[in-house]
Amino acid sequence: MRDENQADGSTPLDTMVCFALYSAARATNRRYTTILAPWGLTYPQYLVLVLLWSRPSLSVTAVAENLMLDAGTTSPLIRRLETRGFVKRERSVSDERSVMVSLTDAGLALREELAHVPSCIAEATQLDLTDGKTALSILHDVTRNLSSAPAFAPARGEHPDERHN
Amino acid sequence: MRDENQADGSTPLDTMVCFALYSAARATNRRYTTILAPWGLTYPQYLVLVLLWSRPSLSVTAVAENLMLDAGTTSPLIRRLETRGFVKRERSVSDERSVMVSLTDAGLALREELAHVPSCIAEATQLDLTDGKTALSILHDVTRNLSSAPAFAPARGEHPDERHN
DNA sequence: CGCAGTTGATTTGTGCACAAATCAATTGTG
DNA sequence: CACAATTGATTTGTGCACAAATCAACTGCG
Repeated sequence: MRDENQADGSTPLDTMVCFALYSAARATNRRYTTILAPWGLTYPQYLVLVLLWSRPSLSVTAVAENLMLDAGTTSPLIRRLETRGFVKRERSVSDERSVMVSLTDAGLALREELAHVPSCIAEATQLDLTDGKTALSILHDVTRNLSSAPAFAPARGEHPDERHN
Repeated sequence: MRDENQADGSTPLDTMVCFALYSAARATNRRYTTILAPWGLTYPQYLVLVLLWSRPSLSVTAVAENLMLDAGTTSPLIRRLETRGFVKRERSVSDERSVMVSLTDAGLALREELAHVPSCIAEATQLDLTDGKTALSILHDVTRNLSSAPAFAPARGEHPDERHN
């Protein structure tokens, strides 16, 4: 008979860091995709381009690793970029299993055309440099811990009730 | 001919807050869904349950608003929970357009069965209370700013190059 | 009252996201 | 060299996530 919060608009979700993370990520994704709409790009597609602007060519798995995505997600993602004419895919000559991904001229040209995007996002989020660095550090920690930890929590200790995630 | 970072493993993605956000959100989502697998639940489904544990009944749009999800996403999400027998849906008598969602006994019972989940996540993320509060505050700000801002940035100021999002 | 406009829910279409299955190319080991 | 095991990419199946279209129920206004 504790934590009932009927009348006001508050819910248990309001204090859960993971929900805040989930919401914020969807909000940024949405904003990016809106800004990128004139080019018919989505946020994940934009991230592939950002990556390729700094690398002459990468295999599909290398792209997946850098974006921390599953190979099964990356494969069709790159295919859609190829369909739009921004990247090209060609089998590696040294290893016929690998498919190397690289920018087309159109994909390279986007680097200039999309140069305004980061500042658009910065303006929309209103995140100052200090908070940005703090967030970056915490988020990197969280991602690293979640990626390295065992698949299932050993749960050695007990659960002292009321943790807010 | 600037920011080339070939040899080492670093990429422009490493300093982008939005990418860190995107990665961390996917990592938490993945972890939750792994922990919830024995019950056949996903993270979004778990969030609906958390919400309903604090409310006797909510309309589909009310659930969507609380989770900040599109109605078109929420509708099938609730349907799947209904299929699994954790919630029930019934047309409101006062307004035949509304569908009220409420917990079944099985859904209510999950409140006890899943009581360990928050501490599992806390252990996996290794996020201490201070960083948790900091993250919560920053993420709420980001979400609020992205939600309230105009659909397209007016871009009144210029973009002083090298912003890291 | 009657009807235009709104609201609530669902459906449709596209694009992630991930796990598991599949298959070809390559590597290691006897 | 042969062949089992591994690696790289794709496919398949399920479940979000969102915008747009659809449709029924309700509301307001003349």
